Amino acid sequence: MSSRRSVTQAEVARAARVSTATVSRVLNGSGTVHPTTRARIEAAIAALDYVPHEAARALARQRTQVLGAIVPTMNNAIFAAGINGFERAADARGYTFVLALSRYDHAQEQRLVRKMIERGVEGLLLVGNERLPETYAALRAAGVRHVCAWTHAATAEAANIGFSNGAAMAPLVDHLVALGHRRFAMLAAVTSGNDRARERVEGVRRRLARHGLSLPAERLMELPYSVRRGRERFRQLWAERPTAVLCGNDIIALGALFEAQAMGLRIPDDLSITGFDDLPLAAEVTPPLTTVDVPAEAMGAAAATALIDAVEADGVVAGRRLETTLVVRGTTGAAP
Amino acid sequence: MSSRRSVTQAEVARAARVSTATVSRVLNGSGTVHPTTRARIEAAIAALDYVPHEAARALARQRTQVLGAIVPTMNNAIFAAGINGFERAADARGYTFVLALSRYDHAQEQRLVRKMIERGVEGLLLVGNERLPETYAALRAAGVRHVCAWTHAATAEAANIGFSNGAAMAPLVDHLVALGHRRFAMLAAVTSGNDRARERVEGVRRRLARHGLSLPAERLMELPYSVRRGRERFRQLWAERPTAVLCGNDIIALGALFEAQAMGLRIPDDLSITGFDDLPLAAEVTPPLTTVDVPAEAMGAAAATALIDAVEADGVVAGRRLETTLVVRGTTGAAP
DNA sequence: ATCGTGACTGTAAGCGCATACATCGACAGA
DNA sequence: TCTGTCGATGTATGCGCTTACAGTCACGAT
Repeated sequence: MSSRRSVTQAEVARAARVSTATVSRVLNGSGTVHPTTRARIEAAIAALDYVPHEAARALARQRTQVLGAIVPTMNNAIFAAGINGFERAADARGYTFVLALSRYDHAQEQRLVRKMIERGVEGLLLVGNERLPETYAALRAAGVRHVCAWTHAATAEAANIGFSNGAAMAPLVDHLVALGHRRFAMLAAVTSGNDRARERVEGVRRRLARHGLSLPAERLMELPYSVRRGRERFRQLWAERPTAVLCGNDIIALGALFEAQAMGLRIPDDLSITGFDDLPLAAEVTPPLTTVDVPAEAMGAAAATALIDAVEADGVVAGRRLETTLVVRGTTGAAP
Repeated sequence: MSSRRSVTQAEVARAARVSTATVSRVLNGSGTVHPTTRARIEAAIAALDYVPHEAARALARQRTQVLGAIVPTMNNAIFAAGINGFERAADARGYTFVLALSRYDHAQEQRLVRKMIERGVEGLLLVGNERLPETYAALRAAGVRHVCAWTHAATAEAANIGFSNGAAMAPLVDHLVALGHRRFAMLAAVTSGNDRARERVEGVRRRLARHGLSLPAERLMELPYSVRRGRERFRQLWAERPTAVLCGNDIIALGALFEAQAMGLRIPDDLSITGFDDLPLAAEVTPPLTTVDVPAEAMGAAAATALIDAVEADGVVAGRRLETTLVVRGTTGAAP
């Protein structure tokens, strides 16, 4: 079962009685080649079942046409959606897509970045702005264009294509305050090593402060991306009797919602709950979840497009701020 | 912002006052090299920030160490989980991972397979057994090892690493029949071009037949992977007054469950509902969903491992049948 | 008839690396 | 002292492709 040696351009050239240069020309549409010759070459290619060798091509052209992405995990619908968009845009422009998962580990991410550089990626998608300085250094040294998505910060080291996680929470807070809520709590995602999660917490705090309110430590909990953990932690949190619980993402929010309902609480009469991400599911639970819509797929596509534009124009990657949208549904109501 | 030409092995060799052959030796751990020389070379590598050029390496070695996967979409938690496992196993063995999405389109898949072959993938993960004959032909012609996952069929063209979608439905049917159900309905995933979905329907039919029961056309509907669509279609389906609704996946099942509850039905007293996949969410809704657990992440990892084993032993890919598990929870009960 | 022009094609030089083979020197054994 | 052996290293070729450059040829203009 050794893979048979594949046919090379030289064999095609021989079969078509031309030089490899001419074969290369028809393959790349470069230069001019006589229609008759072209036809002969195309026939030879088909007859021999010739498949170009990309590694050789990359070596000769000094271009790989490969884009990479390193995200924490696929077990998070929002990253999956972003990857969906990224792959689509990359493929549409003729680029191949290499994916690696950092599993929320900065050291692992650094190793993967290096691997990507060796692989010759021409552009790289990363998540968030927080990472080892060595990682940025390697990227800079290699001259590999990159964009940090899922966030948008003024102080970013690299181009950001995303939204401000902090600012995204403001409309949520305003909405709840307008409904009379004063006693807030938050079930945040794990903030250690995760700037997006941290920014959301800070965003909430800042906005609450504007209204003269605060989020004391006992009403703030951090937990993994899991409905089950959301349920568990909500049960604890409820001891603090908040009237509104802001969750770091929809999955945690669903956990809180389900547990609250299981405990006999009426949502939103007894308690308001909010999510983040606007997963398709959010609109379908009862009551439907108030959340913040994130254009994840468009963000992924925009990242790929920005990278490719920069590569092909030999320019710098253009960052872009995307907007999130407050989606008011049924889990928020007047404070009890 | 043109990426600076990177340091080559030759420059490292010059700096360390050795030939490129020796540099290559320390890089690959091949041959023998004097500790002193090795140290000098390693110092030069560090000083110059040398990064090997994988394309050149691949060309010279005639090996890419790249694994590919083509799945329909990432917007399906079960594929995302499989990819998670695949990437983990590939990375652990030193392979790079190229991902492409077919979007449930056989022609697109064929194109992507070709692209993968050009990229020199040494192993390829595909989903299901149904695809264009040309796709299989291309794979065979190129001698690229591949495995078809998420299914396990006796007649498969290629190695399967997965479970029998048909057989997986049997315990579900038996469970419901034992509970007294006789009037079944099914909300299946779209079967066109999707052998997994089709096998699940056929599996249900076969097993029902064993019990002297059937699934008439008016009690079988096909719909996309969407909670919303699940709700809509369930509403229609309810006109047939089934006592048990088998769903092609958990997402559809959640739609059915939510809509049934919204319609005032008591689950499982008035109606039993089952899913497929056992998403983390399935256990957390109320009542928790009876479903079939699929070892998606392990399946992905097993696929990568099998491919790599075959590549490195220059052997054939070993298929493997994985088991699914009936998970009885709260959405199934005695027939009304 | 001569020349310039443009269309078409071939020649050959790499791209950065791995590796078969050759070389060299030191050292042990005879 | 000579030879065989083995460790350490260099030389040189080629992986399959692109592309600068150099032709070659037909044809219209002079």
